[in-house]
Amino acid sequence: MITNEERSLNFIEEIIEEDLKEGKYEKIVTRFPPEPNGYLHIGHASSICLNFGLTQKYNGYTNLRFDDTNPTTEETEYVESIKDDIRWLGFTWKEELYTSDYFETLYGYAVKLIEKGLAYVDDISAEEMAELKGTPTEPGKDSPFRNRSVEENIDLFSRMRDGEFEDGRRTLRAKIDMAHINMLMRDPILYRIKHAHHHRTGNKWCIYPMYDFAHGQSDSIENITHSICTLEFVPHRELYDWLIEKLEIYPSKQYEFARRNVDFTVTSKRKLLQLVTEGFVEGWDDPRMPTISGLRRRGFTPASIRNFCDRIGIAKRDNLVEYSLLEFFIREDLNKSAWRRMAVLDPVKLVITNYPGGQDEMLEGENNPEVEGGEGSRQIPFSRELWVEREDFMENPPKKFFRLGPGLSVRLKHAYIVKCEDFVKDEAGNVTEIHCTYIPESKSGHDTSGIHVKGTIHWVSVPHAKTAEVRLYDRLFKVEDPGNEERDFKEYINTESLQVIPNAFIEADLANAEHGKGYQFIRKGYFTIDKDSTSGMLVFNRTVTLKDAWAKEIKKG
RNA sequence: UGCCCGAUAGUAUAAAGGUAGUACAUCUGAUUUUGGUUCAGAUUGUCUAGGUUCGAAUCCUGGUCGGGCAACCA
Repeated sequence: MITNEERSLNFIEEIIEEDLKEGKYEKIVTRFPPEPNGYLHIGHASSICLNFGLTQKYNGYTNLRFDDTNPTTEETEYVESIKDDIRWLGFTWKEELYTSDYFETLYGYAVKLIEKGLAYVDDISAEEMAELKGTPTEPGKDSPFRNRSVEENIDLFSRMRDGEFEDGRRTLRAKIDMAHINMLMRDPILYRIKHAHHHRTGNKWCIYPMYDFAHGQSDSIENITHSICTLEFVPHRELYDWLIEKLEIYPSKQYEFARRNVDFTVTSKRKLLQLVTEGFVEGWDDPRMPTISGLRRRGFTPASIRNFCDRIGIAKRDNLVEYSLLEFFIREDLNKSAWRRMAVLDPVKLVITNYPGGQDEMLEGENNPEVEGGEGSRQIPFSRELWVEREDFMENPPKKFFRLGPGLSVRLKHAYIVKCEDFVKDEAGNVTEIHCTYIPESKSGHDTSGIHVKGTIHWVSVPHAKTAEVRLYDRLFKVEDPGNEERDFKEYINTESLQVIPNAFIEADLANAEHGKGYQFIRKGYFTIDKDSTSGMLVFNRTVTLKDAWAKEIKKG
């Protein structure tokens, strides 16, 4: 697609090409390792595209591995949504795996470490442990239980597994160095006691491995060649390598990149969960959410998200990508594929005074002007009374206003040229009716009038109009980086991020609209059917507006 | 006052010692029965101070700034 950049590799591709050149691996194996404690978001999409994209490009495969080592936060609901989202994005994993599948193996690894004198059972409390840990500038101190015998450690560890002790009473720790410059190497906890129900292993286990004793080992078990994660795990790499070395298992290698952030939103699972549980949005798939399911419901396509991820690339520096880039890619995709339809969101009545009352006429409108042949066409009913957009009429229009106003002419899309002769206002001063005359010779496709007008507006025939609920979305937050502000991120929520139009008028053919397809409401934006639609009332979500040069013109003054 | 990672247009990302490029955004203009699309063009950048070199975004040294590290979370 981007021919100029075909030769430009990101730093991980460079590493892989080097590895391949040296014959280090025959096949590249990566994994996407979500913890099933939340829904996937746009940041995950970047990681998914990276991991799956790499093995597509370099001939290998990618496993889906659920990192389910903390039973208290993980649920099957999340597992299902994660699988749906990855499939929807268009990727196929080789195997569906769970860290919990390896619990027995991991237990064996722990025993091996104990036997080598590299792990011990500690009895001190969390508070004491924090106390002895030291600080980044001061070394820690050894726990009094650090030098237990191998036999005692084996015995204690097996009794931990057997459920003899209550939560938090004991831990298994690696025996490394309490004065290590890297805090993570100061005898990190390997196992903790948690009498909790696990979403897959049920009540079989009451001890669970920590991330550091699970992730690298799982990578190794699966012969992952390139284990890609985000920057906050850089300091973990030393421990990752240490454990693999001491356990003498397959040496997977960890590489870190900077998580992608998008402006005017948050992508921390904790914060997204708060938005859901505290009712700021309707759910994980609320169209304002940066989740994959939210974007899908909003009307984004898999290709638009993939292209976005490809474009922003990956690197190691902090970043905040502009939302307008995402908008560009969805517009690019939908412009080529979305069928055009007409809908009036904020209606005012237009009466064609010289068009016979009671007469109907069917006009033809192509489905998609971007494609040769228009992908066919649909019939559009036309009559004496039409709904047009309120903003398309001005009583005192400025110079470059190419729409309706006293004496001004416009083309009605797919129909005739009309000239505004008069208008009616109510006591409050609101325009209630626009009176026009039409030029019969100016019919679309058969125009012999010789008249040229600057503007074209959309419309819906009053007697033929159907109604629909239309939901317009704006950014969820009022500031660029809500997660990085002084006050709590929820104080920056945009309370006008959802505008509901209960009774928009849509052209008759839209009654046949299909779920999952994008439609362009001419001059208004791209829309898709929401799952809240019923047989009695269609509900449309606005995915994105069209670019609007006139709105900019007005802004400039 | 420790260790680690990073710093290229407004944003994101390239340039492997040799012309600082691409996309989005912004601005002009052309085309247009969507003020959309398309097309043409323009503006804007190497954190800083030294050093090495014929030549530095790139290598070296010091500084500045940003981020991370002291959960029985991942």
